[in-house]
Amino acid sequence: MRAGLIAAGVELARSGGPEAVVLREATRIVGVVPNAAYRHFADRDQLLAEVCTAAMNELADRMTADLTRIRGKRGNPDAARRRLGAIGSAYLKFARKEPGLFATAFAVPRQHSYADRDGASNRSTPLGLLRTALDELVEAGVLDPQRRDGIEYPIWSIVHGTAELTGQGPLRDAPDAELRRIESLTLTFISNSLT
Amino acid sequence: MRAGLIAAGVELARSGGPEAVVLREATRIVGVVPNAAYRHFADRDQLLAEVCTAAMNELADRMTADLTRIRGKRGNPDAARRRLGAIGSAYLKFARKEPGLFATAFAVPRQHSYADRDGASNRSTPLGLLRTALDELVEAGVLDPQRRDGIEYPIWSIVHGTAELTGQGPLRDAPDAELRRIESLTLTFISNSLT
DNA sequence: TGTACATCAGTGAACGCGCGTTCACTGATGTAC
DNA sequence: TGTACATCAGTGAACGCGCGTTCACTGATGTAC
Repeated sequence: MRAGLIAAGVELARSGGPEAVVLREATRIVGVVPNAAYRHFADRDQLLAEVCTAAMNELADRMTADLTRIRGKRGNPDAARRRLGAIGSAYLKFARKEPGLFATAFAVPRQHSYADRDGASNRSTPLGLLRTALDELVEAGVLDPQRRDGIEYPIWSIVHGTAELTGQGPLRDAPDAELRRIESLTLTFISNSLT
Repeated sequence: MRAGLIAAGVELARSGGPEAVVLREATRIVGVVPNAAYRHFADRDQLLAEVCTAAMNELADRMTADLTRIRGKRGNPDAARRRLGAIGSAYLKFARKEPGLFATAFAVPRQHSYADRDGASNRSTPLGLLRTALDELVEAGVLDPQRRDGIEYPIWSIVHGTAELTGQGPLRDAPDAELRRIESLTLTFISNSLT
């Protein structure tokens, strides 16, 4: 039931973003009376917070899926680069294909924290995956160890910023070819910045 | 009157972001009956669109203000670098100090476009300022002309992404010192990427 | 084995709220003759 | 110079809407004696 409400919320988020996660609508989908939700959630924001966590996990899962398709031993310079590229590509692809979920993943209500995920706490996060990839690049001798510290933030920012600007931001009305070009420029820029 | 409603909307946006731009509340501030707004705007979304444009202009103005404080002849390599840095800094500062307006600047309703700004159409935009700065870097011999084409997008993305991630995104709960460090890492990363 | 009782997920009905928006109107201002 | 009329910004009252949330309830399930 609780899981059902979250699943319903995820579907609402998928098609309409975080504002579409309406408690009454979620109960309608599950086929239950509105106030029944209060047996499982303190209020609407708590439901939304769970949906946000689910959306973020979905992003992490898709990144992981694309990542595992990259062959090559850990520590191999070329494979390491391709893995970093896959991370960025998967992130951008998710933002493009699932704009509602992408927006929702980053719409955790102010009262709640991004940190406190329940049960599946050890699940990998986008940031965790990125860090692993960067560590491998150091190990492979591609990235100077002196530059490693904190470099995950600028890199995450480029990819995230590109997703925002091209998705719902000022570049959203650009033709599709231009959007793809911008995504490609972003990934190239990161790659160039490593050496 | 029309200007008054927009100004009221901007104040609402300043303290509460785009969702706080409520037509009725704006008319209350101006001291007029709710439906009077329909003499000046087709609907709530049109008012919001104007408020968004105003917020974006405010961002551009602050960037320009900080930019003019950088001394040094056009084409001077050091001055050119400092001007690019000022652009990034001003952007991040605006996002930090005026989170409501920053969010609103990027919350133009789907039905409206970022392109169609009215009267003040020739006003400088954040992207325009960035392009000018990058052109100067080429002129000054800092940035390879071959790398110039399209590089404004990755650079804009890094700064924008950092603003989003640290402002309302997953990094928002980090201590202030860490946030400043991340901002600084971002600007350094850009600077390193030029050569 | 059977009865009494606690637990608790879901029900039914209702609340107050503030919103965007529509309608027919008033009354001041400026213009035409 | 004065009267008639068009224009149009703002008024007053009301609408329907869907929301989150609260209340007292029912009825199935499992446990204690």
